[in-house]
Amino acid sequence: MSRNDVMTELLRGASEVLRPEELQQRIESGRPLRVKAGFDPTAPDLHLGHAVLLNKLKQFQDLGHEAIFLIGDFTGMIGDPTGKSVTRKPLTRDEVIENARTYEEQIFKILHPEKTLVMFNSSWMSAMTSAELIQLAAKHTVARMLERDDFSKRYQSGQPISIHEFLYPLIQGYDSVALKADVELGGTDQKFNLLVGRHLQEAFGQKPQVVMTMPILEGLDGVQKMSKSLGNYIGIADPPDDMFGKLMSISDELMWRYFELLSFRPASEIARWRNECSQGANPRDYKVQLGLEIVERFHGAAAARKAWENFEARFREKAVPDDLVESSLPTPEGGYPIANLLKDLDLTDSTSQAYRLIRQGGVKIDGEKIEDPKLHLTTGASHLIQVGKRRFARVRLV
RNA sequence: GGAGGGGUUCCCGAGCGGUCAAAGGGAUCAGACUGUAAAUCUGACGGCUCAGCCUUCGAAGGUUCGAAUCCUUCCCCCUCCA
Repeated sequence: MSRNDVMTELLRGASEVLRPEELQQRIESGRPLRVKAGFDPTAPDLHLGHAVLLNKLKQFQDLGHEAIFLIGDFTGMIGDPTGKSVTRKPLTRDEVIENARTYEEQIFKILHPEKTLVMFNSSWMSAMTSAELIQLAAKHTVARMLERDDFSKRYQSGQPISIHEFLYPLIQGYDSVALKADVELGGTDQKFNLLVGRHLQEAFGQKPQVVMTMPILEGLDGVQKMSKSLGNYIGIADPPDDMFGKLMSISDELMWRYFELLSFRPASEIARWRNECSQGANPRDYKVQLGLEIVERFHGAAAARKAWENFEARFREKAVPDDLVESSLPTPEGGYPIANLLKDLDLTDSTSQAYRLIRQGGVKIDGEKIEDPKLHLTTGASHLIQVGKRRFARVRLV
């Protein structure tokens, strides 16, 4: 690959690079660069939003650079205020450690294990003295902190900002100093924090890191960013069927965004498909391609094909999943009230919800829609119970 | 330290003595339709032994036949002044 090709590949998909010429210089120096990406251990389930960033990190790895996967276990106890309209509650030490562990299990679905350095920022932050921390804090001003969009919005709208939240960007920036990072990757919403890193590296006599921001992937709702706490995410550890199903559930419009940010297909091919679609081709068929590509990446081709078949069977032919496990429940005297059964099988959250669903015609037993919310099931029989289109259970009453 | 404003159901946000399980929007779920768990439309959206009952409106007390709405104390947040 020529030098120009390398740069083109590295810049592909990035939202912004500060500054490209510095990146080029460092690449041309020929030494392996230290490329840092920090993760807050509040959300132990990595999702496709993280994958956008991890893919870029992997790209650096493939080009022979050193990927530093930084787990912000220390900063995790602060809680990143980025994009939050309210103060986050801090995690306990135990929660942070537990979450960090599950991160490590997941990142190697994307990154090369042997080329990845996993670090914890507690390893230098815990050792920092109060005096050193104050000196660090002295390197930035309140006015500059308030430049950050979410801080200024919160300040103006009367939302609280705690002092410790100001420390978050400082510590994240200091991580770059401690790691002597050449490049730091982050979402576009991280731009401010990443720039603090540049500022601090300079203050500590280092060459400021190159900052590369990646676009934020929207969640399943297509509006808010994909995040665990909003529940609109596709986890990279999700089982194939879930992953495929969730991908099929995104809107036709959002599908193109996913193609753009997640697919490894050539941009020209995606553009052609999009065009075909606007000419009247069925968007569903392209969505299937997206689903197959993504599921295959995390679970392999066979699993992807199987997930597709299951999806077709369940939703096109309205079949019942074939991997249902039958559970047994003891029947109370006088029969099992259907509402309680639904709740006990975790098909509904409460009996009240079960009553509502029955009244709305959303509950089927052995394929028959039931009308009577007070139905009692008698002992001895085995039943297939279905709530809505997606929730199934097979139960034997004993 | 002083003055004022505010804490409502998953989220935002109305209500300001009874007609309030609490408007409206979002999210979610169900039904219809379909090209799919897209889009659109309709409905539901605290719990329970469910046509009835029980528990919610920062917390605890109090006034009242009756309180999310009034009073007291406490906790938390914001703004302005110092």
